[in-house]
Amino acid sequence: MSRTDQLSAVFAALADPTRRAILAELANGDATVTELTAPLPISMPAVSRHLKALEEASLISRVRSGKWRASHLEAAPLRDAADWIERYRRFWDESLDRLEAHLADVQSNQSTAAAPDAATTPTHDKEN
Amino acid sequence: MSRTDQLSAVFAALADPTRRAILAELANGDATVTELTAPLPISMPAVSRHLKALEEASLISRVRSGKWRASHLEAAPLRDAADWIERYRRFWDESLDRLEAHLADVQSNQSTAAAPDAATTPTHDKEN
DNA sequence: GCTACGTTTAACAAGATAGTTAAATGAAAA
DNA sequence: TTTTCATTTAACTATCTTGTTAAACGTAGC
Repeated sequence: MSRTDQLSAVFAALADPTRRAILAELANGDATVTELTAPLPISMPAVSRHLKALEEASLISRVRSGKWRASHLEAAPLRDAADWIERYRRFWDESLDRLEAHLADVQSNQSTAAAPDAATTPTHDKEN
Repeated sequence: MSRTDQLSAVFAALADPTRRAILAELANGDATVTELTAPLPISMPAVSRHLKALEEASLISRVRSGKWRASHLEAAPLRDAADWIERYRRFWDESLDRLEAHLADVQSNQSTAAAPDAATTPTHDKEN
């Protein structure tokens, strides 16, 4: 299939943890390749190419200012990605409802169970 | 980098238009590989492998029922993807605010312009 | 046990991706 | 103009992805 569409490019860009880390860093303000490379375990050319990928997905823009070239977060394409995913919200909300209903049922049926609340609060880890 | 984490797997799965089409189809109900292949321009083995990718990202589950094996949408991982993207909402909302402010400014400055509303309503195409 | 049907796996090829080091580019500073 | 510094591109390698066709697998029905 096409695979050259905007949405595919954005999701593909987000599929790499290094690129997500770069976007997270840029959320704190513009930065140069050198600055972005510092905390990462890969070479500067590798980061430079990640930036190229992000730029081609329109997730960043870059502007040269003297010797430096700063990368700037461009979040607009994330809106399209969010919108696409949002159409499935009812499915995960639904599932959650069913899960909660089930757990509530289990809980009411075993009246003497200890600390049932632990199970009713699914963990939800965050990543950079 | 790792690239084997759950979030990366989900975004990578969503980066392919064929797989997004499959998820969209499954939103209408469970389906077999044969059914999913019918509208697609690729072979059944190719679709079968897309399903494998979706299953490994935990975006679908599959159950054999006699001769058939139905795929079922599992939307829960989409919640994590949505949550990740949501943290950037302020950036695109911000941009939108600036755009709207700019357009309002332009509009008020050219009092006799025709149909200015067309420009204040950015188009926002949806995809399958 | 055969046969048929739905599905997956194997084997292959083409192209994309992600990293490396070394060389080239572009702009500032001396 | 030569040097220096920030960054990108080139060349290469290894691995992953996505498609194909042909073969294998699993279950149902005769």
